[in-house]
Amino acid sequence: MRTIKMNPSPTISDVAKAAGVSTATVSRAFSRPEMLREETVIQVRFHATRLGYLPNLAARALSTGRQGNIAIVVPDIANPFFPPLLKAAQTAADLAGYSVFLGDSDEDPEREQRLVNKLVMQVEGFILASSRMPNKQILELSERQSVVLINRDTPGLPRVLIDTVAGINAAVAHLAELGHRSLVYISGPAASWSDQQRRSAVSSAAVLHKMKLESVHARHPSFDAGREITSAVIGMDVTAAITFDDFVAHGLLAGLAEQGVVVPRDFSVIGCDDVLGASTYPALTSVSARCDEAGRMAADLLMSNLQMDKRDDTRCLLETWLVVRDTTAPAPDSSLSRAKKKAHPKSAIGTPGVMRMRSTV
Amino acid sequence: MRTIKMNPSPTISDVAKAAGVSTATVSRAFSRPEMLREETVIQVRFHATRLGYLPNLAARALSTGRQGNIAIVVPDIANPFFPPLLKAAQTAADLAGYSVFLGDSDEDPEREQRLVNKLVMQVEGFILASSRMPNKQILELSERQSVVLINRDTPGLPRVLIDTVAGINAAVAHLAELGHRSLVYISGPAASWSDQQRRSAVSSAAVLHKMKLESVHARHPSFDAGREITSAVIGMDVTAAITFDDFVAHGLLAGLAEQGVVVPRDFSVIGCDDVLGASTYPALTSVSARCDEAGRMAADLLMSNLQMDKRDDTRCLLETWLVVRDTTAPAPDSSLSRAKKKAHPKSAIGTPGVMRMRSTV
DNA sequence: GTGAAAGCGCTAACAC
DNA sequence: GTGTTAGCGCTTTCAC
Repeated sequence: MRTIKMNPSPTISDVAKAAGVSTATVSRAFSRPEMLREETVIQVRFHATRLGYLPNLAARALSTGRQGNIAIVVPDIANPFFPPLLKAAQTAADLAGYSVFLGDSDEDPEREQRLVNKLVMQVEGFILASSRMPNKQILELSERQSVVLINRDTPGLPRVLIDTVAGINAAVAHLAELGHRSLVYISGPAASWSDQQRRSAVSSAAVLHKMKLESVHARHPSFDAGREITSAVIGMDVTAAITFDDFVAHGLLAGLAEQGVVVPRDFSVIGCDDVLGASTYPALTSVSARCDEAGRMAADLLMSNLQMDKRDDTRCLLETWLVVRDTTAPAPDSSLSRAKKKAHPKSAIGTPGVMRMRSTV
Repeated sequence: MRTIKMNPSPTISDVAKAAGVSTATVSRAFSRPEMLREETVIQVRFHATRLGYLPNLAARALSTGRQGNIAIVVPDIANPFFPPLLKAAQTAADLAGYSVFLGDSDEDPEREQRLVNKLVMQVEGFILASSRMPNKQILELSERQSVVLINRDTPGLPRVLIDTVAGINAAVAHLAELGHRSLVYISGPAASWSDQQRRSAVSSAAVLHKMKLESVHARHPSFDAGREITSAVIGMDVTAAITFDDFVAHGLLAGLAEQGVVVPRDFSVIGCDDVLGASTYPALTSVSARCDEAGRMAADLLMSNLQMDKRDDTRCLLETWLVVRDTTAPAPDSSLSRAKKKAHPKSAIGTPGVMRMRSTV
């Protein structure tokens, strides 16, 4: 272990001295080269790279008020729904010359607020994905900063919403068509707009198809929580479940298998978000959405708001659809009856909003 | 769409005026409250919150040289290996009061360097995970900034390495024990330390067990690339594959299934990283590691280097082990012979470094 | 086309 | 304990 004094980075005036010009010229050589003689620019740049000069963006921000940074805050980086979104947003931001701060609120509104406060003066804007903060605080924030929301429907703010309604409708219709007369919605985080949207979509679709609807809450959008509620589900006298997300579905799948319930023969399961692709077994039928698209759009919205110095309140809806794989089948004769029903007609082909996927295995 | 002038954030001197004190006092009320009368602190804080004052960290950084930020750069956020690592690192950083920049290099060394340059003046240190940059540039960077590496073994720098050797040894031994006499290693990104480590570990283990070793390159650590190399693998007269990561394995599994090769009866597959858990079908046997642990350790190493203003070169090895699930079985009589072999003894229990997992489904 | 100098918001001597 | 003031590195009027 060594204690080393790192050599201090060269500043604009080091370069100025070396190039025999003023600091203003160096500054312009980087931010407004068109104001300078081409020759000068080259000279300055030459010495700059020779010295290893890199502009100090924080200092620049201090005088311009433009930080060149944005922040993205998510409730759980490790939830596979977010990484593609994050990646797309970061790529779009980078393309526009912005760097991005990442915050993980761990599903906790207070942590989220703390993160936001720590970042607010270092960024020009925020992307809040599935924010768990109360509306009031979001609106307060939006008074000082550009804010774009993902999966949160706060009027007055630009937002991109993954519109699960279409997909959920297709899912319930799919179940109805397979002869199911009852289902349970397994809900996710109460503070989640997506959950509220999904819950109500399931509810109206169930009414439409005259199906009995039960409901049970998974304490966390995770595999374990999904497995935990298995017994509750089994005790419920329903033949199908739609879950808040794919993880809960995956956990439920595991729980059902442990209890000897064969999916999809005895029970049908539909997930949401389609993040597990076809990798579960049986391959999960799920409501699919382009979550990377959501990230890209949010970033683009933010960028354009920043660059044009405006504030819009675009409400951007992203389509969803049902991807039918192997966890849905005709309803058993009685719920969870372990009937010897083997038929698996997959008759949904052609139904609007439904896509038949070949499993990858 | 409205064009709104956002009200400028109050500064330290606004607060000073309101509280009837000097700017220095306000500053101290936040950074060194112990220097002030308790009463004064309360007064100042009161007016600060009333005005909605939040310290401008960039400005603070300018005068202290301490940004309170770090950066994490990864080659691909969307690769599930990284999100848990990211999350753990971000959490640890946040706990220590640091905010974190996120960079995705998209596996491109030049993009990585560009990202680093853009961030270098705004952060106190970097975590480079699976960096694709040449050693020279990493060392240059480490001259100006604290750098902690993950999965990159550059002497002189602090680094945390996921030591796949143990896991790979166990994997090859497991195959040998099952009667396999040949295998192929499906390699990943050439610039990846992990790939080099895995390749050479497979190689020496193959020698040890007197197994024939082939090798084929997947152009990208992805499902698609894994599926693409399927024919090459089939043409190879081997009975098992170890892949660079779980995605390639998953793609290979899909490709094999499409070609009518039954896993594990006809062919055994072992992945690396164990990010798919038991969700593939058949459930993937894989070399497992705690990647979140790697993130946490890297962050802690960085934090402690920053706080103690030192530079160590700790080389931190993280254990791996083999998780046996359902894609490995006794070798078929001849390679890819479609023999009717059904036995699946899973006899590896008790072998060191091997863990038998129950599939979740 | 280029330079001098003020100032962005904050901290850290140094006074008192 | 608290105030004054000189910078931190950069941009940007305003001169020249």
